[in-house]
Amino acid sequence: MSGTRPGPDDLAALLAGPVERVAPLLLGAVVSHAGVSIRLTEVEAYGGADDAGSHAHRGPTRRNATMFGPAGRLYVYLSYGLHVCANVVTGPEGSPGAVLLRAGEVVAGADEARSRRRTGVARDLARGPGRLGQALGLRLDLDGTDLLAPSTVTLQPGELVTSVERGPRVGLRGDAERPWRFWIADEPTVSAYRKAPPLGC
DNA sequence: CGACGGATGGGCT
DNA sequence: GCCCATCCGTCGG
Repeated sequence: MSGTRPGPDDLAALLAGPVERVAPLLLGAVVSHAGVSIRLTEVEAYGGADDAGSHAHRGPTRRNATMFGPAGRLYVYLSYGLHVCANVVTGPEGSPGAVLLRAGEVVAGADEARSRRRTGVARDLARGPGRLGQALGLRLDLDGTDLLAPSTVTLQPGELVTSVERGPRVGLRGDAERPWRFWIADEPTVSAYRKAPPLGC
């Protein structure tokens, strides 16, 4: 009982659980890199072999290796050849799980974030996983960064968020659909939900 | 505004 | 080759 403020040890304990329990607990947490800090307002949970929507669905590969590692690592991947997206790995080593950082509010370094983004609209600086990665200046070589040790990327737990809403994940269809998207209610920075395209048969 | 499609490159059937 | 855990500019109502 050394204090009321969450520290690194609490973060390790927080990330130890099953990914669908951890994900909503990361809402309100603050991610920082290269002069920009973002308070998370929207996240999604991704599991292992049983989750058809997860990169880890078909077992370990070079790209998704970080998802199979210990909790607290940053899993960074390239989306659509253009966008750098980031996840926080959860659960025990060997059982893949990660929380995709979908959107947030820039709480520090707004000028820096604006210089990296095309838009100047504050609300849109990190409204979407690709935008969030761009605002933070994330790069693929940051994949595997240990957030539980001193590093250029940091994650600090926020205060407990009371009004959490949940719904289906974005951009997936069919068997991949799960209500594993979580966001803070009434937050303008939550990314716009786009329905999955219909199957053309 | 909502809908639509092009950009763009790595991963994997 | 085809499929994306997306973004943004453009076009029509």
